[in-house]
Amino acid sequence: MSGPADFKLPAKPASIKDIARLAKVSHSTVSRALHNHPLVNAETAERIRQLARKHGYRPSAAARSLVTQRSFTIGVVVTTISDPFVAGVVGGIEEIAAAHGFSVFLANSNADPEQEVRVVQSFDERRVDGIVVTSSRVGALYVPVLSRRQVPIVLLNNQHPSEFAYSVVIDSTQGAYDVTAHLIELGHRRIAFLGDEFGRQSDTERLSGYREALAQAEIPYNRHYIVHGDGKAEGAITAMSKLLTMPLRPTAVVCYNDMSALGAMHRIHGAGFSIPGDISIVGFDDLHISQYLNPPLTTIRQPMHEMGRMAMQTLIAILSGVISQQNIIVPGQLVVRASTAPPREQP
Amino acid sequence: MSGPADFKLPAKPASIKDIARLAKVSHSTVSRALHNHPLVNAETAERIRQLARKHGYRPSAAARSLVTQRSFTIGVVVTTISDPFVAGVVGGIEEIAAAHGFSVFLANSNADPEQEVRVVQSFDERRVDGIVVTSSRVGALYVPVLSRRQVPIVLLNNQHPSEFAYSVVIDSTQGAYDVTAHLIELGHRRIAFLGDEFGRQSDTERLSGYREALAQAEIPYNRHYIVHGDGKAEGAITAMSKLLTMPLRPTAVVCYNDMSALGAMHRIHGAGFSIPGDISIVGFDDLHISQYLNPPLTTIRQPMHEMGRMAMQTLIAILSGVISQQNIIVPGQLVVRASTAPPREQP
DNA sequence: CAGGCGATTGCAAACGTGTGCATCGCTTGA
DNA sequence: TCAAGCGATGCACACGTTTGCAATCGCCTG
Repeated sequence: MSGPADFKLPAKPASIKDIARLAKVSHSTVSRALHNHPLVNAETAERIRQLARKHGYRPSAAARSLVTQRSFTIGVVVTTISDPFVAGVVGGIEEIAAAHGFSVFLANSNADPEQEVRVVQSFDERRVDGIVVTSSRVGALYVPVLSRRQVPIVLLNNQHPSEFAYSVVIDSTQGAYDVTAHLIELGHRRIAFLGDEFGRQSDTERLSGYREALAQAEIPYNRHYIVHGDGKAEGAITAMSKLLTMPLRPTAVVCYNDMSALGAMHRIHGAGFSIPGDISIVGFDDLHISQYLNPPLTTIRQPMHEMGRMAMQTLIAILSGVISQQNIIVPGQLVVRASTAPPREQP
Repeated sequence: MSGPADFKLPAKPASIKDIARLAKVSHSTVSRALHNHPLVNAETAERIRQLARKHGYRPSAAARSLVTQRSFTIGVVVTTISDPFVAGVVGGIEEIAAAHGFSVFLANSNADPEQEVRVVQSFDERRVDGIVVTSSRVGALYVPVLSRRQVPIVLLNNQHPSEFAYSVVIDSTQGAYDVTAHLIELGHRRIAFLGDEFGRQSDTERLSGYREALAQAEIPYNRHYIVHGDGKAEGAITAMSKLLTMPLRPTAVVCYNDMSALGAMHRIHGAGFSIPGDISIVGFDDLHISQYLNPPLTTIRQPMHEMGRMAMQTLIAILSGVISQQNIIVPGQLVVRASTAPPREQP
């Protein structure tokens, strides 16, 4: 595994002492000059800075963080970076991190708890200043690993945000309510719900938003219209197949997210039905591709990039000692496109 | 920018000396015990390891790399992680890195040279052991920044791989040739090419593969059938519009990549044409979503994940002193789906 | 019984940086 | 003229780890 191999050593970079020798001062003075410390002579400081630049001096983050006890790094653990939603979030995190001088470690967990523990351990050894976890179902898992150091953790769309102090989550219930209400307004009454894996919190929330909208419109809840996928296209295809074989086919399907909607659409087209002619489809996320699908997908926009930014800003606020808002709930926004239309047959 | 703010200090983690005090030995012995060094008494070693585990001791990577001159980190610079191709590659890199005990820094450049320099500087300060650069057009840019330390760089689908010693690239020419030949075989003769931004090397290569296939079939090259997008859906939409207004419309379009194909398909559907009935479309990449599009997209599969793995394996080989193969050319694979069919009218 | 050897362990230096405190030289005011 | 004061700089230690070398100890061997 962790190859202890005999790696060849690279040329050593210039150190602060090298610059000190060249400038004929002590390394302390060099350190101060490079930090624009007021206690060093202006000319000397400038001379030192020139020398440093000329010799391509780059301070060692490791040495610095050893004494300052700050690494200016954060760790981001994701299930898989290949998920477009996750990628968007990570982009937002990285943007804010970079703007504040932080570097980000990225690690995949593949939703494997064992792997997730390893990841956190490595983050711990790297002495990251904070951690962002996206879409994990991890619960108390992290606490024991990080008990000694009080590494702040910000959860993003996590399964059990209540167990932690800081989180950024989409308002799943409201979003699902809005998108379902939109279908009802169009005249649909046989509306199915194609969820994530059974039992996941965000799935439960979206399902309850869906039910709320139905209740509001006094449409009876039909549990046979509830199927579960896996949050990906693959699972949605199987789940959609079940819905298609029902005697009284739904005229609309609320999908857990856009990837599920993509799978559902694929299955529907494969069966020879049209969207939205025969069946209306809605998603959740508004991935970049969703606007270009055929037909373009009606969905709830989840500001992934912005949510990533918020998570990182929260982390920075915590590190600065500011008591930041603890749990941020981001509203989704209904985006109506061509995948929804009134049902063909009258209800 | 880089807030020098007054960050609060976290609780200090246990150090090797703390464990030494508890075990009543010197910290050297602890160090050796934890490395399974044969020169320490077996019982003592076991006792130390137990203590370390009990107190949640986690060695400081910073302190270690300070003396070993190895950080066991690598830097990955991407244009944007939101590009599904890039995300796939990064997933492969991270997988191999993690398996070998490396942590990966991820940084976006947004294709901005200035930003790219900043990224490399930060990687340099972090003393990364190696760097992977994907899809950048960067040329000699990196060399001056990293001149002192000989940090190995592996390029992945880069614009000017020849300037560097190590690279992993897809065989663009062959891929474009294959996919064009496929269209010709179906009977198409009016085949357009919807490229990336003009002048990019991969664009040039794919264009030449396209031309080669045409020449092979003795189909005259029509420069009006060549349009340029931006490698994304947005640019492809504009470029596709031009093709649609031509008096003698092409019956098939070879797109630079799948995202371009997505945009092109969107535009074609928007104009009321059918795919592949009126126009056949092919892409390049085989993104995960491509199989689920309507219609499913014929394309060249680029093993993104595997290519990421190869890049990381190359890096490890370099670091191990093994003279690895310098330039890996990965073959693409034609995947035929429903977006291509014989042209309606006879040629 | 002395010398020596092998098994363990500790000492101390080094990696590169930040920083409190002492020091040094020079100016200034009495 | 001398002491105080001030600006500028260096000394020395700390951060947590690895590692060559010396030291200690017990025991074997000649």
